[in-house]
Amino acid sequence: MSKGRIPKSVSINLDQDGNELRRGPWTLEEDNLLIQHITSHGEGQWNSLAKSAGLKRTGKSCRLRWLNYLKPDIKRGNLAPHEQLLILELHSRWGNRWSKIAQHMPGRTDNEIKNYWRTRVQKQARQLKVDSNSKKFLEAVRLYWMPRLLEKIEQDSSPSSSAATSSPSSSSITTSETPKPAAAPPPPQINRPVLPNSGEEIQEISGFLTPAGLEPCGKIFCGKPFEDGGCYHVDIPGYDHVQELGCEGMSMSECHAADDDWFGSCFWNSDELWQFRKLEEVDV
DNA sequence: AATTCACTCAACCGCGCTTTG
DNA sequence: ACAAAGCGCGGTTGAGTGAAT
Repeated sequence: MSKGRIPKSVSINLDQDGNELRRGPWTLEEDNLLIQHITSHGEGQWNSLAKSAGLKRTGKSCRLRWLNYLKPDIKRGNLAPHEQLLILELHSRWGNRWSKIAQHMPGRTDNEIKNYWRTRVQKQARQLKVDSNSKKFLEAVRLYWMPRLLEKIEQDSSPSSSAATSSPSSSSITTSETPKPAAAPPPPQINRPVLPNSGEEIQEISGFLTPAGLEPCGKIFCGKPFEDGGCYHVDIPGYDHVQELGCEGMSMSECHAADDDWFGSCFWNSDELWQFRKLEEVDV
C-alpha cells in the first residue's frame, strides 16, 4: 500500500517555546531537508538537528522518519519467505523485541517487522481463535507454518524442481509426512518433517529449524550472529526474487504481490485446522 | 456507481533507560 | 547525587487503498 499514498492532512501545533510544530505526513520538501542535513552533518542529536535543518518537527519525528523511511539501506516491499521465517524464529526466541529482531534483518525496520507481526501473524492467530502469544499458536506455527515457509524457500531456490510445486492452499507437507498429534502434543518429531520435493529433512540446530542441507554456521544470512553464538542460515544461493517469481517487467509492488499470493488470506488448510483442534482437545 | 469493509503501514504516543550538566 | 534532556522501544492510531457487496 506504500504505492502512491496521498498525504494525510498535516496539523500544526506550537511547542513550549511557541514555535510551530508540524505533525502528520512528511512532505517531499521536508524529506529532502532531512536527507540533506543528515548527509552533511550526520545523524543524532535529533532535537537540535530538527532545528538546525529548519524542520518544524520534533526530534523524535525526524529520527523516526529517517530510521523507518529515508535511510538509504532500507528495503521496501513485502517480506521474502526467508525473512518471514526468520521473524517467526526470532520472535519465538525473543518475543516482541522488535528492534532486537530487526538488528538481525538488514534493511528491515522494527516498525515494519512489528507491522508484519500484527497484520499477518496475529491474523492467523485470530483465525485459529487463539492468542498469538499462546503456546498453542506457537506450536501450530512451528508445526505447519514454518515447514511451509521452508518448503517455499526450497522451491524458490531450486528452479528445476518447480514442476513439483504445490499450491499454497493444497496440503503439501501435511497429510502423510507431518506427524499427526493424535495423543499428546509432541514437540520431538515436529522438527523433522520431510520436504516433499527433495526428501530433504529439516534439522534443528540450537533450537532453530533449518533445512538439513544448510550449514549451521559459516555464512550467515542475517549478517550478524546471535549473541549466544548461534546463527541461522537461510541465505538461498542463487535466489533471485524477481527472476524466480517471474516478475520481470513488474513494478516492485506488483512483484511482491505475486510473491505474497501463495500465502493467501488464510494460511491454514482444513487438515491443519483439524489437527489444531485435536491439539486443543488434548490440551483441555 | 456508490458504499462498506478489511487491510496496510506511516506516524504518533507514552514510558523507561541513558546521557549530560 | 540529582534533575533535565535526549533517545529508543513497544504499543496504538487512523488515513489511504482495494476488494467485496
